[in-house]
Amino acid sequence: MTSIRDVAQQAGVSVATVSRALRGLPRVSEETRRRVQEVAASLDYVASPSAASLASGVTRTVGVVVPHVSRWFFGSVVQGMQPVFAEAGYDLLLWDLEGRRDAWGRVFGHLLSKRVDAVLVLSIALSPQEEAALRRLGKPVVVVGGQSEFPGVRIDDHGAAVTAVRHLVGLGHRRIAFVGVERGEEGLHTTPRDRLAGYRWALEEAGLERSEALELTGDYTVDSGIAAAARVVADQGATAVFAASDEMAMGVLHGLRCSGRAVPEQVSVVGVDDHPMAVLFDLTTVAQPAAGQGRVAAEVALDLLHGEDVPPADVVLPTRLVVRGTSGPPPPGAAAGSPAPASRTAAERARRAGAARPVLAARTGPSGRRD
Amino acid sequence: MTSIRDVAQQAGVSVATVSRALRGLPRVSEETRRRVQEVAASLDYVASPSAASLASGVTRTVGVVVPHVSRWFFGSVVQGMQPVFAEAGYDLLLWDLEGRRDAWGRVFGHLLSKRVDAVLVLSIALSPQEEAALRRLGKPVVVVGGQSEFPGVRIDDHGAAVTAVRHLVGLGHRRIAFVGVERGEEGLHTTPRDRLAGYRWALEEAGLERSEALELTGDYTVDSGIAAAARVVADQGATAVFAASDEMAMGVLHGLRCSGRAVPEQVSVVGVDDHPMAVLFDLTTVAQPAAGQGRVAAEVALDLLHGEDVPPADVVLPTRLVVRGTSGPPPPGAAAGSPAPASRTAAERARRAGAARPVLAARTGPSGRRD
DNA sequence: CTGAAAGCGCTAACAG
DNA sequence: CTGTTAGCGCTTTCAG
Repeated sequence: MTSIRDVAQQAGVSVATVSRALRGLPRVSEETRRRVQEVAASLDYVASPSAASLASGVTRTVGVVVPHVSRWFFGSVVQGMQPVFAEAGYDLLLWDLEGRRDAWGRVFGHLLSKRVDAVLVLSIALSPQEEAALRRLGKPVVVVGGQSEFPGVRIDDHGAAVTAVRHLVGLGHRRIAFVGVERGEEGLHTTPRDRLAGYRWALEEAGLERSEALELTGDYTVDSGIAAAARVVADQGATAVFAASDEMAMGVLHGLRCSGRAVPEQVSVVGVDDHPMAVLFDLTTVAQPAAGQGRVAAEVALDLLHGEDVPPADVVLPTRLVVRGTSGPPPPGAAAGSPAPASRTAAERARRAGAARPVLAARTGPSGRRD
Repeated sequence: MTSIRDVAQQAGVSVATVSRALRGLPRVSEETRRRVQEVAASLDYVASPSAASLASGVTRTVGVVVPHVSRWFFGSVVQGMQPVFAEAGYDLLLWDLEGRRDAWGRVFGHLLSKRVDAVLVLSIALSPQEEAALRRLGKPVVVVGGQSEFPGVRIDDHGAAVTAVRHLVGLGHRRIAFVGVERGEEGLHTTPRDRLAGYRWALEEAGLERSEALELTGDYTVDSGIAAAARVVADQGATAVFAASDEMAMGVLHGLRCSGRAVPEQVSVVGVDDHPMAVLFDLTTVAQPAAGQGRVAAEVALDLLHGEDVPPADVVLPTRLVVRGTSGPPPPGAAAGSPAPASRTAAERARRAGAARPVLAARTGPSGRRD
């Protein structure tokens, strides 16, 4: 391994000068710097990160804690952060919790401590103890998709749910199911709670009654959506489903159709995400920027790392309702006795005029628009 | 920061003993070890990775180079590796190339060198120069989903394609399109070439003629599948499509249906992957173990790291044909003049007997079976 | 602008 | 079984 000393000798300067020259520090003459750079390049010299970290106390590495890398949302967030950190010269250490809360222990105990300069936590509900442990690290912490005492980047989950439900209410639905209730007491994630709360809030706003029977379990997977669909089918009155993620929404769609329910003629479905495959299902959804949250989170982390004073407030990125074909007015019978459905928007009228769609999306055109 | 010296003082031993005790090395009395461990725990002591690396030359970190973390396959591979490495005490440094070959430069030049003990490369075609550079690292290298001079883990891409095409040929198709030809000269990935070759081989085996018009561009995204569908529609003769990934296959399905083609009545579609959403499309596909490849690759890397002699051969994991509803016999007219279609297997006959399916999957039951 | 020297915290001989 | 003592390769005062 070629070390800083080799470079120093070749260039005829001291190691201190090499260090300064290569890191772009001042107090090095341009000529010397050039010479050092040339020698370093010709020797394929790269400073040892371990040695540099040891001496400087800085690792130029950030840790990213994620519940499931293989899921679209998390993968996209990581993908969004990557170039920002790469550009700034930071490496990315990844810890996948695989959905198990106890995996945190390992992360904290043996890894987190001195390996990274900052920590990014994705969509994980932090217990007070965990927050305290992170605080104790004395390092920048940024939370993505969750609320905490740390600076964060997220969408308005409550608002996203309200948007979805209002859309359904506006179409005339009165019995709307929610898919995405966490099973256990202590959830690993933060969003389910907020989306459920938003759903309830919107129901109340519309003067609709809430029912336990309509709040269905869902763990954000396709399968849990399929399972939820069975419950929806069993509930004779439900004419619409708001699923807290597109993957669950797709599962719901599948389940409904397997049970012979026509979408949206008999049941409407709305999701959250605008997953790349949502368009294939012609799924109405509340779009959120996944990679965008990663990018912004990385930027916030860099600000923190650069010593800038970032208030511990959240950056809230916008969502938008993308109306596609899985949402429509409820079947005539179902709305009986309900308050007159809000009149459809011109846009919706136009859209629906277009088409007796086949079951699977028929339109490839513009896949949605701002609400 | 509490250091090894603090622990040594508290425990009344030397730093060397602390080091030995904590790392489980021999030559420490059980009593001393216990005492040291207690003190270390009470002090929340964790050895500085930088210092340990500098002194030992070992980082306990592996580098993973991936083309796109946010895509299902790559995310799943990483997810599969994660627990294996975590268990063995290795951290995972992630580099996402974002599909850009030139991003390699950055990885090599400044990061890879002294930061990791081993490198895992996912589905990236290595140029001779890149192979040489990796070889020069003098560290274990494992390649996932590609062939190289290094030990690797993959599926038989050629064989997977043959399986898919044979299935279609067996159903009686004679004009079968392929989706997944790389656009540029030098691809970033290795699989497209092999799957195309397998497609060609199977065509030849069946005595079917090959046509440039049937070999369609595809970059493994949904959109490229949609685009390819348009070409298939334009080609009046094609009755089947083999897409080299499920995501493209889903795009093809969408595109075909948008153009009013019925699947599989008019056109059959087969993919590769068995993506979690394949079942929602009732997509016939050649399943491959994604997380499994990651797991095995991690195990191979650990073997290498432990100094075991791993031959530079590939571990080839099995694939299996999962027959669902997007593949069926060609429409009666199309096969005119063709050799008698191979008789259907009992399994296929049974399956088809079941159902006048709706366009989107109607069955939720067992989603496929071994061929 | 440059060099000398003192660590950073740990591991790895080498003694004892 | 345990302690002493060199480094590992870099950064960072402190002199000059």
